[in-house]
Amino acid sequence: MTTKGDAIKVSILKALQDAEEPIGASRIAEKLYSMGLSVRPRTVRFYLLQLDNEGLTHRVSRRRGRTLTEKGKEELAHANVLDKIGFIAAKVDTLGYRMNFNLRKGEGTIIANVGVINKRDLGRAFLAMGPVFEAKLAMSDRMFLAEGGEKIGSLVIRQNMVCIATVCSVTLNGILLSERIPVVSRFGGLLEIRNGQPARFVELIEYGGTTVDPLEAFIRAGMTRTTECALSGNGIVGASFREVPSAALDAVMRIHKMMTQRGLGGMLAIGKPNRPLMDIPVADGRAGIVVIGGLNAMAAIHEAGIDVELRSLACLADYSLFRPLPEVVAMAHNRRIFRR
Amino acid sequence: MTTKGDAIKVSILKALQDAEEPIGASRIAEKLYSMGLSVRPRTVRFYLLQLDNEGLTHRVSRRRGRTLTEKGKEELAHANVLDKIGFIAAKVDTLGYRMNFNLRKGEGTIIANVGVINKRDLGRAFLAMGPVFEAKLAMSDRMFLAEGGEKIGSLVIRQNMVCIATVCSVTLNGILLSERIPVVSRFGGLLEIRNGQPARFVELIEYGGTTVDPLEAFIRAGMTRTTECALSGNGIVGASFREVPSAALDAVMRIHKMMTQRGLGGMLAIGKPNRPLMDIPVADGRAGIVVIGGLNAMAAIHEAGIDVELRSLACLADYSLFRPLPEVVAMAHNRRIFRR
DNA sequence: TGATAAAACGGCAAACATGCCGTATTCAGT
DNA sequence: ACTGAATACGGCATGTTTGCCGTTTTATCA
Repeated sequence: MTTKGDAIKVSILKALQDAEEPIGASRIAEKLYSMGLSVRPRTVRFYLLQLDNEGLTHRVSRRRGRTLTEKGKEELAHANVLDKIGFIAAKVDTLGYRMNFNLRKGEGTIIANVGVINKRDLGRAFLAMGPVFEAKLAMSDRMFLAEGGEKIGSLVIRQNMVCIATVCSVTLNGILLSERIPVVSRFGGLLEIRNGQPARFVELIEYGGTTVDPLEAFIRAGMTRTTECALSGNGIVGASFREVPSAALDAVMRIHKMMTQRGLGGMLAIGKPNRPLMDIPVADGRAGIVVIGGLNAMAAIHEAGIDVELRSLACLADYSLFRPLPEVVAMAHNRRIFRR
Repeated sequence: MTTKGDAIKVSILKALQDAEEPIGASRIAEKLYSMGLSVRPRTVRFYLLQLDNEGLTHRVSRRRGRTLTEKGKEELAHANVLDKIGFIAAKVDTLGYRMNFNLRKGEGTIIANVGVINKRDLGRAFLAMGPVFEAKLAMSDRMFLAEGGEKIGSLVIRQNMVCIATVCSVTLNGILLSERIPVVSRFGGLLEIRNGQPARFVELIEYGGTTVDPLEAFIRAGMTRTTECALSGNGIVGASFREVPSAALDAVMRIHKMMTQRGLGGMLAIGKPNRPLMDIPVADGRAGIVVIGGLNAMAAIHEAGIDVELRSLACLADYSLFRPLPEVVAMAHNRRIFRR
């Protein structure tokens, strides 16, 4: 069966394409894992050797690793269409890699989710979001607003609409990555909260096997109870399950603290090396973490019966644009975007 | 890494547990594949040998295959919790195996999806479903109705509610299985229809990686355009992608014809051996088929703004209960469940 | 500048997965 | 009862994947 090896080769090419600089087998193996393909670095080297011979990859230097050759890029262009359908996992990885936030300084770009609503609903939307932020059910208690006519990412906002942006939970992947901690996103799901504590996942969708953001689907399907959770401490909210290398756990804890100081939260639970977390087992040498959904504030808006057009993983945005809710409310008022 | 082999062993035990009678390595391999684990029959035999030695399985006879021993069942009880979370793929398999429909006679049990709505919405629901059936966007143009107080499967219907049941697309798996054709369900998704022809999948969720029925999620999320599609030939409907052995393609075509005669449709497209279908590649020795969503009639109800509680893969039901829409409407009218 | 550490490579061999094939068992039909 | 077809098993050989480890290259820091 030549098929299996070929699949690995194609994936290696893909991993190399995503990287802008030469990378080695270990890094490639990591990328493959986050694409749902478990292979050891040695195996990657084994196939890289063949790819070199076929002229699809090129060994830049013994230390720096490989790059794609022109021929390799071409080859990839012909490859499997399904791979291009754009499973969410790939998008998550790419954005996490492209963002650029300096945790120590608290500045730089982060990843944003956006929701577009009608201007007239803005007041009610603010009311819905408040409790979610207060209950720390979002990545951050900051957000920002864009008005009709403005442009955010590639999205142009229509007249009479406003766009609300919140911090996406994938931002966490980017922050950890900048500390050289690779994060693998495994599931998006619905997390049951009891007495303010995460209890268990009630539904799961694997990131590797979906083209839609699971949390977005759950929210649109009306399966969340975010507001209820924010007010009473019991409910169902969006959350995701990710894995980090066990060796990096200390660093993760440390970063968690720093993030909290910067107004960024989001890690609901951190597991122990090789131990299941919330009944979900992890790969060898890894530990699980449960991350709150960045869309939860939008979920509350949706639950309030307001028509909201969701777009998760929307774009990169500068963190300085994001302000605490009261400030945003005041600003909206001054600019007469809405009246109380 | 002892982990990998162990995972295979556990899965083999699970496959044996699902089967009520002794089965051999090939059948086990098939079950594993539909659980998302690709292993050859020989490999299964390789591990069965070990399991025999460990006393977890027992070789009934050279011809009949293996069963679980008591010790094996116990072992399984301790195994991995995630495996029990109940990914949809497992449920699909089990139901397909348990149903029992004789295609030649046109009688026996099939798998039903149900939707529960308020009695007062019934008239509007009928209106919404009509075009869907006519445009052949459902598995069958038959359905049945249960009133408040009645019981369907384990679901008791509340007063003032009515329950609408339609034929679930997993019924197809069961029918093919009874002809000894194993079907593997790969993706549930949203299929774009152009000029009455399936054009491409716009979203996909892998069955192996989700605990929710993808189509149910898409419908609840309001991502379908079923009615529009039924009326104009252009729209977005629920559909799923499955695989059958290439060798069985002729039989599949034949069965497709027979099903059509029985008022059962559902196969929108049948691929060629080893060739991608709708841009989705298939495993070696298999061919893809696109199957219409059994929930599409419910989708139309939802799109009409009627509050409907969906439950896919709800239960087994006798096909004789299912009647064409006009007949059901007339009956509902006679029984004064609703008035025009 | 020189030492040290990090990251990558690939040879070699072991472990794992699977193809090929001859043999055993059972069912169904004559 | 006998025969042919179907199905399952496991020995042996081959192909894949991976661990172990010594070597090479280069960034970094004293």
